[in-house]
Amino acid sequence: MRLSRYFLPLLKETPSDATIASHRYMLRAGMVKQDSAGIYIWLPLGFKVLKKIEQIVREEQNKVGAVEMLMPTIQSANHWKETGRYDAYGPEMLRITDRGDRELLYGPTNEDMITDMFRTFVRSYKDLPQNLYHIQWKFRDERRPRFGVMRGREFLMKDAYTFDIDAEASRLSYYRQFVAYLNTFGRLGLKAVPMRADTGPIGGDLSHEFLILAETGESEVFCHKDLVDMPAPGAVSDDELKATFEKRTALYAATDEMHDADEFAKVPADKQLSARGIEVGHIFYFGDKYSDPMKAQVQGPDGKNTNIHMGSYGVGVSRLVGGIIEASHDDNGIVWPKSVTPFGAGIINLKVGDEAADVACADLYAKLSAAGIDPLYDDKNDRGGQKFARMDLIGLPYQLVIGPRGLKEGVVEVKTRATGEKQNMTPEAAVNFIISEYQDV
RNA sequence: CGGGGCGUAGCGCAGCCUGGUAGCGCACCUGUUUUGGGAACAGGGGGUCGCAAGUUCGAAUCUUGCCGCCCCGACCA
Repeated sequence: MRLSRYFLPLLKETPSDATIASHRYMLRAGMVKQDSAGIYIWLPLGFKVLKKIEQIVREEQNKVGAVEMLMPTIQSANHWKETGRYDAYGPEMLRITDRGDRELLYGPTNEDMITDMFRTFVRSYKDLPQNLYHIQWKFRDERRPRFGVMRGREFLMKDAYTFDIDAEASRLSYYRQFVAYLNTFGRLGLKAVPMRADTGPIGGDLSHEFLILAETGESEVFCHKDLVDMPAPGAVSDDELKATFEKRTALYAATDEMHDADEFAKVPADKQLSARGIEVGHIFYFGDKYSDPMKAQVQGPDGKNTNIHMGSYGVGVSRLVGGIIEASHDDNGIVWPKSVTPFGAGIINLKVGDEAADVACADLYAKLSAAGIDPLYDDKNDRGGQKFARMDLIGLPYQLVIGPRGLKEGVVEVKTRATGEKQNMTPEAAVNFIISEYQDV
């Protein structure tokens, strides 16, 4: 993409209502524009990142056998009345009335709808297990939206639902999603720690929140330090699921509402970590909480009807855009992980109009594009300083700096955004360098 | 929902107390000189001062009501 043709409304000054880094940078880098409290327009740059995150979430869901579908944003109140949640959910649910005075709502989640759908099609234990998911916009009328897209009212969420014959089978489904979440966050360049979460009236140990550590997190967290740097497990066979889960949950990790100071004290002092975290995922086994009131049952091998055991698994896709920036930025702007960067590399032409510079840039642009790097070419007729500041702000992992001065020596400058390291190399070497850097992404 | 604050040009703000021609910086447009880490000068465009009543000869400024937004807290399957 040529910058001169892109829609990238950057702000030099920080809007006064942005108080945390991710919100400031998302506004300044022209990623989003607030339309009203907690509701955002996704501008082209922000939209690109959102789609990249969505795709990684999707791929990791598919890898564990989850099947994608799409449910509507507007739901009938009927399903919610059947489960009793229409009254229980409270004012966070946006209620709508249509022209025929029918009660509708903008979905804050989809358990009720998918349980209704599932029961109409599935009758036999032979149809289980199933794991369905969708990535869809949700609306929760938060009392106090804040921190930009981190706590919006309208937000994009991946929600998956598992259907099993009994609690034991459900546990395996839960482990699979647990592993998928570790791999998803790993690919996003995040260190997300699973922590025991409140299971409410269901009980048991099967609910975990995944949190990334950040000073601006809304939750207070306590955990064993070794959990933070534990690498993602990668593909895990069914036989190894349980062991993997147990290994990841053996060490102490809890948010403040589940915190047990006495247990935490047993963690060696030099391994105790108390910090703040951003919740980016939450997985939950809830048995027959919905299948029982909705009579979502299957017939077992013994001929008896039995309630389906369910779980749900959420990832805040739009929140992750902010979360990743919270975890990866510096004083000059965003530092994108390679997996989600809106463009693979930036090309800075220091002297637009200079034939050698124009030709060299056009050539680099063509070669990087052909290699699938998707470069952003700053071909605007601005001064160097402005271009450098701009490219640092939007945070592409690599910058290629091309000017007449370097070209006389036959070199271009390659800057790595994360480290600030600059190296001169020939244009050919620069292209090869960038391509090799993206080899494993 | 409790407490606090703010709405004046796209963004950041001053002016309001003490009513009388709506300002500054950045951004934007034109020109000249510049051009390797957010250039300088000159000229220019852009605002029913959140909305509505009221007081007044006269309201951005005073009064009342409403709307919107932000911050702290509580809340957040």
